[in-house]
Amino acid sequence: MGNEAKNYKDTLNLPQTDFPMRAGLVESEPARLKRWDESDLYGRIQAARKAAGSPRYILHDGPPFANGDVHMGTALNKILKDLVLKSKSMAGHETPYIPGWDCHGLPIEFKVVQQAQGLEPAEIRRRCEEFARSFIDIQRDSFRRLGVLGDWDNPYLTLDPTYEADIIRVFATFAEKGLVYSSKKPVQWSFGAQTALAEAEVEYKDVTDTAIFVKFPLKDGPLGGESAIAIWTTTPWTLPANLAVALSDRITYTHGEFTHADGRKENLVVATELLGAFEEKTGFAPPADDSTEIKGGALAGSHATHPFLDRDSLVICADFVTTESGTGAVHIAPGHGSDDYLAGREHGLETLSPVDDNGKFTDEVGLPELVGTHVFKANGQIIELLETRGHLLGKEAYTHSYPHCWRSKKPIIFRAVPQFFIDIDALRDGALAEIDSVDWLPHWGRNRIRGTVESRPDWCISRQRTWGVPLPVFYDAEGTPQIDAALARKVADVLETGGSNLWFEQDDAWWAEKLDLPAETTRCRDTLDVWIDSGCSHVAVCDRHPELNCPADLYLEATDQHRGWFQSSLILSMAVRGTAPYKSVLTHGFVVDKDGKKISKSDKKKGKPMDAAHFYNQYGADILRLWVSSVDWQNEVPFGEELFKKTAETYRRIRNTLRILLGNLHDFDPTAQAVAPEAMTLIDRWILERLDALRAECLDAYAKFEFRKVYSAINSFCTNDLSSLYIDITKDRLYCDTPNAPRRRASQDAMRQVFDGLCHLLAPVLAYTADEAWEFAGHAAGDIHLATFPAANPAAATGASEKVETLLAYRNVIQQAIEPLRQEKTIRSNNEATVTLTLPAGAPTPEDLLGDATAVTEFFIVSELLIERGGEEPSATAKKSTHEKCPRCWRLTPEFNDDGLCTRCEDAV
RNA sequence: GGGUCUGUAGCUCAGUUGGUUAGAGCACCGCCUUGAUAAGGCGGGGGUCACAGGUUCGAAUCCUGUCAGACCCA
Repeated sequence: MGNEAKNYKDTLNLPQTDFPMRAGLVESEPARLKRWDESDLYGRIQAARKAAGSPRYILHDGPPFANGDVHMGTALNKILKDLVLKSKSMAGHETPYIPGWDCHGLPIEFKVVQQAQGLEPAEIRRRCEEFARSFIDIQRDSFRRLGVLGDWDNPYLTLDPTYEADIIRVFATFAEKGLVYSSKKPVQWSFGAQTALAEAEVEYKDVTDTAIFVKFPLKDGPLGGESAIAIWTTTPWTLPANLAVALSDRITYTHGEFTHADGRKENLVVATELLGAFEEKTGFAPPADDSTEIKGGALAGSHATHPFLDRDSLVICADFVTTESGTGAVHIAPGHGSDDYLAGREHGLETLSPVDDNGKFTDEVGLPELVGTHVFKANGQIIELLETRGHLLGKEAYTHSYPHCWRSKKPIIFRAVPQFFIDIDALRDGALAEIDSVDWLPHWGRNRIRGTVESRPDWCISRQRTWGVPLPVFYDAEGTPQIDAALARKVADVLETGGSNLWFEQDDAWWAEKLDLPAETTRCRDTLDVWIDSGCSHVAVCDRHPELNCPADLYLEATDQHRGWFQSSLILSMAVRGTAPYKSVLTHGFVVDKDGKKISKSDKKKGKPMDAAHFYNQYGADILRLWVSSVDWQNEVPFGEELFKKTAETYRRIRNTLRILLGNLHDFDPTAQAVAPEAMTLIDRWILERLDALRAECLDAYAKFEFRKVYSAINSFCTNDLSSLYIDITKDRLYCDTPNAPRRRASQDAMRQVFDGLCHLLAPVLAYTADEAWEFAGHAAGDIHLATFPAANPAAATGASEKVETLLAYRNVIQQAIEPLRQEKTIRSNNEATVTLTLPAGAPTPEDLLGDATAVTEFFIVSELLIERGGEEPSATAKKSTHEKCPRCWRLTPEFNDDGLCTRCEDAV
């Protein structure tokens, strides 16, 4: 029997293919990538779409920072962009993709300066450029490896002289419109990095400070000479710059004699609501009976004496004063806080800020012993001074969240320095109107950016750093800044041809001569905020590049860019062109670990890999791409090694499905052996109908960027429709029928269409694997990416699905009947079962539905199916078949020939 | 502390305008299969829909609050 079986096996048409079951993506992907590059696949796709007159779809790339390796978050972003572009391209769009990098800025300069101290600015800049370019190369290799197609040989870099010149020209536009001004204003100053910081460069950490309660004796007004306002502050070092005390008119204050546990008595003003907390922290019990209440407004305009300087402090009212903490009275130092600054400006106070770049007190501090002392070191001295003078009411250790410099990790201070600003108020209303006309995905993105634009203060655009675009402003002999558009444009022209290092290498005299300025003119040494750099990309890239245009169809970045690039681009675009630079904006969440916690650097140290390279070198880029397609990018994107293994499982299923289809098609020639739809069996027409539904679902999902719908629809199609049903059912005819049997050819034709459809629908996601399978089907490498999605196939709608639906309901009943026999090992497979299906009167029989008696046992993969009538619902009983087993096809049938083969196999042999 | 969101099986996700017993894939547990075989098939267990109130004949779905997480801001 063994021999015989072996012989019969040779007479079967078993699947044949060299398409490997095991993918070996780690080796095969780089080889395929090389072939794509050698044939300029990206260029060929663009040329083909251009030749076809396809409409353009512009996804403008947000430039990643040229610093560090590609981690999972960056990979997620880039792959999402590629999924958009590949699916748009296959939907018939011309999709030029010009990737870019953000090259200037503190993080790079910081690393360079750490490595070598005391370098000349021009040298620092050369090293920074080298540093940036090295990471551009590293990142570019990773992005390409991930299968992202684009014009990688001609990316845009914010350090390109032409790009830099355009930044300066955008500045000129702002200057021309009177939107740039210079002012001494408190900024978030990092004494660690010696620069003003942007919001994005600040991070918050919990620290414990000594918070103190200080009395400010009133010298005039209703309580003049008899009481003192108690203030509370966590930054004693700002007291030398105190110019006012703010109360609120909404708050009621108690004044009278407070008594300390140690017998000390003080006449104070404290918010009534906070008396308890005040006593607890300072030991001063509020007055028992002789207290009086007063509104903050009653004291406004009074003067208090400064606790240790010979100066008055004005009492004012301000809305930001609350009773959340402290005493309901806030010490105001206009040079050391933004609320303070605004309040000071409103009341005509000067912006006193007696602190230098290093965070040390200057002469202006008013106390000789503090000059040259670092402000944080001075805290103790000031507290001591207050104590000696009897102005300290109490102190406590206070833990709060305090801003720190993201690079130097040192705490920051608010310090007023001359800076340049962009006037946001002039642009705000226009920007808000534009926000409403842009499509935001998810839709709540609109609210987020509205919030940031509504509340954004004027934009501080100057940085006291070296690695950036020069702020093109000159000072005249009196030190007055010349904010001049024409002058800035001349600077842009000079730097565009000579390189921006000229600004740093040549001296003031050279520049004065070059630009025909008075000899004593000096130039500004600041650089521009890097958010200006990337925010200008719609001018420097979209407007300039022949393949692109502005506004772009889509910007696609992580949610943090509402505050960042989306906003900076919008604001700059409002001044330059009066509209938003994008028609739609898609934001995705951050990559978090599997517990939904953000991934920290310490996780990396604990050995949790985050580099994309770790994964594409272990699993392959297509697994990463499949993972990206499977996640809900609207929210945080959970990530972990286990998740990756699961994705790899799904990949295997899809790959094996493609493989069995290829294997079954080995002897099929679609041009010569195609079968008309009406000549196909029901099950073939059904799978084609399902394929068309899948096509419609995937195309719709791609259009909406709902890639996980594509993922689950294809996975479900492969698993349920193909693997479990169609391929299982048609196995018998494909393997055992004569090669040219009509129903065999019909199934092959259907499988060919399914294979083609799957390859096309998968191509944007499984960029490598779809191409590999397509090549095994006889096409050239890269062809699948030149193709467009299959068109709707109305001929597929034959109504087969409805019939199969009923058949599947019967199948479920039959399966339930067979299962006990299988469990008790009476039979081993469905093929050994004879089933009696009992149907209610009027219900169609399987033969009615399939239109053919032989198709019935084929469909259910059973030996024999008998029909009875009765009952309300279909039911079934099963028993072991009494028929003989055909040694060739292993089916148990009544139709046997003399030589022991079933009639079908007899014909086939 | 404020703004914008999220919270359905161990994991990734579906759940249409509130309406039978809340679904799928993967994982898990049984069984079959050596003619897709480092594959494939059949069956099964598993969820107080974050929690607590409320509206309703009826809530995963609508409202309020609480808790947890993410991003942005302070």
